[in-house]
Amino acid sequence: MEPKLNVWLEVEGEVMLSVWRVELLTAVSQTGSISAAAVHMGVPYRIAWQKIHEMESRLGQKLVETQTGGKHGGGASLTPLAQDYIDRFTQISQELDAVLQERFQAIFLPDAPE
Amino acid sequence: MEPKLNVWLEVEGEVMLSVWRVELLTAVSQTGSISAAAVHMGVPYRIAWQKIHEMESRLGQKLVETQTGGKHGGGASLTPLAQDYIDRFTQISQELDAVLQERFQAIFLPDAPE
DNA sequence: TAATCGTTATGATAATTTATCATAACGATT
DNA sequence: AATCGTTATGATAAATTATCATAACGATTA
Repeated sequence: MEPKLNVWLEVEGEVMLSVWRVELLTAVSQTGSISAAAVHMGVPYRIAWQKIHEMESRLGQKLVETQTGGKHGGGASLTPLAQDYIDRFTQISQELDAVLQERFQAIFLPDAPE
Repeated sequence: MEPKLNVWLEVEGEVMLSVWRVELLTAVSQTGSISAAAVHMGVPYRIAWQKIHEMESRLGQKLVETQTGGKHGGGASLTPLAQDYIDRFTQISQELDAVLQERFQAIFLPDAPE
């Protein structure tokens, strides 16, 4: 049995940011395009694009700058705001993960051998 | 914007216990029947019954004792094991909630007035 | 200046999941 | 033997989510 955790930020009851979405944004940053990020996340391009637009719509600000056309067809990069959200969210998420592991050990497996 | 959290326990990749499911079990305990618990949770009886059986199936042990027939038609009560899981899970869940609130304040709203 | 390229953008459809509806079975009590 | 509100479960509907297919973009290149 394993404990699981999800953290997310809501705006007016709808998901704006989550662990998965932060991964997606990070992948956009690292690959330079939404389509490559989609491959990296194992979902169709459509899904990745949709999630990004959901995030932007719910936040009311741009998170991803996109370009169509050009030699390489275009691409995408993160706004500084997006990187800021990634950093803060990741910090909270990691801290909660650590607490969960520790507390699960203590409360469900208190007599585990050293 | 508000931070949200979900915690759950998985067995072989499937949800065995979650915040919602603990609420459901608690409602069964308080009302004495699955049907009344379903009303309390705002879902059809079928859903409540199904979730309970999922939990039992995935845990491999009984969580709810049920009776059909009788003057009042039957009823349901929790096994001691179920109560034990409720107690431990609730403890973890509440602690994580507290940490989330505190960390969100610190990381996203560091300059809030006292 | 027109063809090229891989990307963004989006409509339409399919699949999966989840919820709802309806009905049978139960059995102590009366 | 009839009654009652419950448990149990099959069948269907709704909602959500994912997939497929295609159009639009535009700097670069020849």
